[in-house]
Amino acid sequence: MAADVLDATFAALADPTRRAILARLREGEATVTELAAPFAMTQPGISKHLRVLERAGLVSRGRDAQRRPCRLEAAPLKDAVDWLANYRSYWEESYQKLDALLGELNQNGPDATERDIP
Amino acid sequence: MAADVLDATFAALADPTRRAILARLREGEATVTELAAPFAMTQPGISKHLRVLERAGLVSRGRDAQRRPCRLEAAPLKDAVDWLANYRSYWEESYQKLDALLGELNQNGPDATERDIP
DNA sequence: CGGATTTATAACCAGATGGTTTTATATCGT
DNA sequence: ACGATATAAAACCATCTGGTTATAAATCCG
Repeated sequence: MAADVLDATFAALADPTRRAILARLREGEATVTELAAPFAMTQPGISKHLRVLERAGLVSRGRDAQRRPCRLEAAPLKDAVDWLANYRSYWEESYQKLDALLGELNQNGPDATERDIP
Repeated sequence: MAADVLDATFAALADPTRRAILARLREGEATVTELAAPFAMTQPGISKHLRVLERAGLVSRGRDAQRRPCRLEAAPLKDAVDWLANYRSYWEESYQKLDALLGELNQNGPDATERDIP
């Protein structure tokens, strides 16, 4: 898991416009103007975001006359998930604690909270 | 899944120093100086990274005399994983294609590659 | 050929980021 | 009270980022 791959992937995902573009591309290829349509942003703005996504390997582009259709390339996202998987037990731990707490409260029967906390 | 939560989380993860800090914190609480030790960086540099992690909710801090021990808060990582989960099928698709390709090659028996590709 | 469409490129700008050095603040130990 | 330790805060700097406008390049259509 090369560090700069994760750098580029996470950095690319840190922008809501770029995440929305990726979400759109799940439904299939799209041209730059199609991708730009939903946003209150100029075309060069979108092109810049696409360049970031492309450099991160999250988007590849074809050729169709003047158009450069964009396609989702999800592979780098797997690396991100793999990195995050190392932390799963840590956020699950919180749920375990919460479960334990709720269990303890429930042990006193329904509405135990009202009786116990004063 | 508030957008700016994902913004802050992914942005925090986009820096290798910060990812290394989080990795270190999996082994338990650590003070700022302990966290700074492995890095060729000044203490204020590390403190800045910690402030980013704290603002993203990935680190919380206690009090122990002059020390402000840092603790991993993994909850926001779950949101990141949940977002990424929407793409799992897309990167798995690549594996399916690869599997299909390998299967097809294998169908011709071992070493089919050599015979088929000329 | 000539105009329209699609995209990229360049130049520019404000603000964020990642780092530094220097200094202040809080707390300990003696 | 004093020096040492741990951390934060401030000021500064270079570079990156996210956006713009204006322009160029490529390709279609008639």
